[in-house]
Amino acid sequence: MELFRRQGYNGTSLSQVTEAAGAPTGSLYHHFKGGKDELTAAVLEESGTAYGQLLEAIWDAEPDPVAAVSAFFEGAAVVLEESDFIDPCPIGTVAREVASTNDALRQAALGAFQEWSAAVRVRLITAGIGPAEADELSVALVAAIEGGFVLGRTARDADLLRATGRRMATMLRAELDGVTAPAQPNEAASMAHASGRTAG
Amino acid sequence: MELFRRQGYNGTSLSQVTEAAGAPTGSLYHHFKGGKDELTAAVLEESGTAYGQLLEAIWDAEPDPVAAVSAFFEGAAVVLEESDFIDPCPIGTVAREVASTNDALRQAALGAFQEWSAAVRVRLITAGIGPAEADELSVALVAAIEGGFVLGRTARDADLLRATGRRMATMLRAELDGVTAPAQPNEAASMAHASGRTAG
DNA sequence: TGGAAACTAGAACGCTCACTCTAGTGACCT
DNA sequence: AGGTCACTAGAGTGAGCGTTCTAGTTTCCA
Repeated sequence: MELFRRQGYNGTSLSQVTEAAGAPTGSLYHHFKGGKDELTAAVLEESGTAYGQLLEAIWDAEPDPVAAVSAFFEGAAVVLEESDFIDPCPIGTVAREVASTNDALRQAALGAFQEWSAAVRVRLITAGIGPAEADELSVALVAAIEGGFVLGRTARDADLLRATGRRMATMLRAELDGVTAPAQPNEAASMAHASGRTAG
Repeated sequence: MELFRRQGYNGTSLSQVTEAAGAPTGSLYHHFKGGKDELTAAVLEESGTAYGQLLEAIWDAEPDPVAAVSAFFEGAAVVLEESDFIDPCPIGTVAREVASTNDALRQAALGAFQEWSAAVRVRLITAGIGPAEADELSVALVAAIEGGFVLGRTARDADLLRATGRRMATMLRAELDGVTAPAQPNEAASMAHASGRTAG
């Protein structure tokens, strides 16, 4: 997983993997009959569930969505710094590399993203945010995390991730305070925001 | 550039490039003496300035930041759909692939991100947003764009990019309405929204 | 018109890749 | 004790990689 975080899918060779693992080629192909693709799928699944569990753990510890999001971004920033700016997440990297050429891996990555946004969505709804807003917010939060990873890693500066997280937290607080207008400006309703929205 | 958008850095071979260009290997190495790395740096620079110009053009056409951001995300979503979900931006992909192993390319990617966020920052300040808020917002917007690319491409669904864009536009509108709390809690300004916040 | 430089052209090179194959070893049943 | 099978072990294979090299062609200016 660490090699994929450093170098992505195409940049990581199986010889690097076997060397790092101290295992011969035969063992690798014994446990992963599908070869590199099956190994990569396992990496994506593993890190997908790991982040999913981390997310749940943080949200359990900090039930307030603003605090939870802040804690998540701050934790990611610390990880980024302490790992010498290895990518915190192999999924986004691999997804962008192979989305056009390897549908199985694309869907494995998609599964992780969907798991995360679904988990966030549940928490937001629990906190009193409407389903439509929670849909958008959960997607935007996952996007912001992935984007923050890209910026922080590229700049070797975790503060970019922190800045992004601060903004998302601020946005979330505004939403919880019922302060933001509905997403679609086609209604000039007094308070009722009966927002029709495409589900896509 | 299209090959890098599809396959990233390590996934794109120079034989693919020369074949797509209809040029022999000798020509490639004549024009790019530095080989693959110099070619990649050119790709990053080219697409970096292209997006920078697109951003300025959109913002010229739509001086209102909310409209500009909405237009930018919507345009990106259309590009994503019409290109059969090729990555709209090779920079993020390449950056994640090589940030740990190739410092020259890492810095080339960083230059593009910095150019974009600086341009956004200027526009936000012009629209009346304070410098500190504009710093954070411009970084968060670039992060959201990159993250939206990842999600939209991985899911083959541009609506994820649209949802992210809608949220960022909403956030921006709230900021312009002076509705959100300041980013730094160290000042209790006249309108007195002194909100204590944990930084970590 | 001649000659240097810019550029095209693609074969060839050394290397590493993902993967296969055969042989050997250990643990676990009965 | 013996046999089965999960597993280790690593040499070997063909393909493709980035790069180099030599030869040929075109362009351009004196």
